[in-house]
Amino acid sequence: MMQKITIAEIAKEANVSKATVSRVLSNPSIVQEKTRLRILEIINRHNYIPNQLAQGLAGTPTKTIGVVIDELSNDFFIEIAEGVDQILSPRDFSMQLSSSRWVQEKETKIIKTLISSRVDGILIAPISDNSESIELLEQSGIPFILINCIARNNESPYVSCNNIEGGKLAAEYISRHSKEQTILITGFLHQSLDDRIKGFSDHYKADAPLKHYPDVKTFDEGYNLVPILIAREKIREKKTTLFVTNDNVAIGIIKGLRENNIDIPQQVSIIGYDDIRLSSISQIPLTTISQSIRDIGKIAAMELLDLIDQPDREKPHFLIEPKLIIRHSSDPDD
Amino acid sequence: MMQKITIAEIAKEANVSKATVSRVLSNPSIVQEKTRLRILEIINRHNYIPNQLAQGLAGTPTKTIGVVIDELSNDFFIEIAEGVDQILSPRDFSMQLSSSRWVQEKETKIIKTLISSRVDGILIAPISDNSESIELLEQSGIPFILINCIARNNESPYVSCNNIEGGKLAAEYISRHSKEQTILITGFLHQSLDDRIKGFSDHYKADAPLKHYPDVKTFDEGYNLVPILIAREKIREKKTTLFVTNDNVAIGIIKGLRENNIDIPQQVSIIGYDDIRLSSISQIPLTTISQSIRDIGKIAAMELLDLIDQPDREKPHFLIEPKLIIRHSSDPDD
DNA sequence: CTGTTAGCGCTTTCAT
DNA sequence: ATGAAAGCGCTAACAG
Repeated sequence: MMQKITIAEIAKEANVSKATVSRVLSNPSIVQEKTRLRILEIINRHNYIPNQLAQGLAGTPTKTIGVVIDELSNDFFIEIAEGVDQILSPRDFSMQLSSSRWVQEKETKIIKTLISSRVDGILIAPISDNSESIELLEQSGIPFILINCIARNNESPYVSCNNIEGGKLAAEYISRHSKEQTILITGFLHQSLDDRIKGFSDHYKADAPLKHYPDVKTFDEGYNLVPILIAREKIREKKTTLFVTNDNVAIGIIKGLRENNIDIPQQVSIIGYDDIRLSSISQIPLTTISQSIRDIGKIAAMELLDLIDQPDREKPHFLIEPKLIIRHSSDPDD
Repeated sequence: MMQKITIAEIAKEANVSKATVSRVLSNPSIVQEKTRLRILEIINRHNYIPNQLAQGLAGTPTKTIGVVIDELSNDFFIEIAEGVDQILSPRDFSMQLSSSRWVQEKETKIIKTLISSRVDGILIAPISDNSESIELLEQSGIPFILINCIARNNESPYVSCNNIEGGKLAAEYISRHSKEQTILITGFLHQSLDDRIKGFSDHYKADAPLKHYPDVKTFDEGYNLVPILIAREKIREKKTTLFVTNDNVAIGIIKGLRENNIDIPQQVSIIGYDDIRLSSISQIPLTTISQSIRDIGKIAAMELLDLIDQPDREKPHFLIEPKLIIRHSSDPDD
């Protein structure tokens, strides 16, 4: 539990100035081989680690980028983070991941922490398209990219998905295979959700009546919704199509339906959204709208690094197109 | 994209010294209400965010703790992180999550970054029980707790699980329900794995011959192992029990078995380890050894905060006991 | 209650 | 090739 050793002590022990030690660290080639080796030996012997705070204060880039997601327990975000890390790691940047847990104040606090700890760049999946965080980021001058969201001002760089189109794909598919009733099940209020609903509503052409259950946000809430659906919507009797705008929730619903011995997809068919890893391996593989989640993270990370290198570069604006993936939860022939 | 404003400019604009501004931030009550309000107004108007690097350098705690896990794409670690965040959040600490991706150099680098950025504490699931990282942590003087690992020296604080007992539970259960052959499937080399294998081997009493497939580390590798098991171990003909020391892998294997129309649990039964969230909702709910994952994270976080408050406190040494959870993958009556 | 001053540990001119 | 000194933005005695 020795006390942290500083550059000054290294310097003293080596009979050189702090400046020389610093050079050994940042630009070794300009210091004489003999001194360099001597200093390195001392550094290693003491396990000296430069104080990043001091380095940062003095102007050195931190080589870390902050990533802010909305929840940990949703593979959608985890897979994005993985994509980011895959790009960052080989370029010798580290990723710092934080979760806002869908709480605006927490998001703001994280952003402030990130800004004030001078990370080199920030990737954020904002809770809202006019969140205070975005404003703070704009002001900070730190390169950043929004993920899964387009700012109100439509100005900030983003890597997002065409959610209107995704909603449309679902609507068209459901309209073609319509049952006696259709139920739309949605979760956290978020721009991406608004778009999905819009795309869906505008293109829903089936005769089957359409109902809407909002605010079903998690796996557990999906699971718990099933008894309600049975009681209120008579899904045991009426053949039903469920469009659930979040795979995580959809999989919770599947669990509930199975426990109630409701046949999927004959009695109730389900279409999800996101195509998280879990969707293809759940009890009933899930038909869903895919967003190429890994790509989102990778593209965002690459663009951010570019932005850090060349701050005056044109701001990236990426809209990833969705795909319909048909699996057993909606398709009896699978 | 305004330039970052500093405490000096706030002070000048308010006609006070930097010290007074600093006081408004850290100890508002001791500054006259009138001045305080004036200063606050200026701070808000400029969206001033103090530079954490400077604060840290000057000695203020950072109120953040670093968490290092081995992989992102394994719910075991994500659930631990969630538990940690649940404790930290209300106490106004932030969590910085990083993944070593099972690479020792990356782990070391992350630890160095964390140490040198003066986080208030560190939680780490080390790759190895004598990793360089543990040594660095000991030297750093920063409070830390090992997760899911007990250091070689047996000295460092930890929150871990009794993996020997877990292996034993699996062995006893399998011995009671033995089939024609048993296959042990293991993954990343890790202390917890050694213990599980030891507990298992010491208590395996079945007559069925035992084989071992090591180095099956991920969901995909599990999935890809199935054809090999069919070809080499004749699992289509011989009734087989699989003990897979990692749920993630076990679930990949289940996917493969189903695609090959091999009946679970009649033909092949499977016992996993970890009891991740996914285990109860996979295509075939998985029999597994539970470790109360959430508790690990929560306990570790609470103990770490205590350690930060009272550094001289006795170092925590927690060993969580495992439980056998029987589900359909091994039990035809479920 | 408020200002002055001296660092925190490092990098970076500018000299030598 | 190396050293001296200034400064990054903030906090914390110590005075007043």
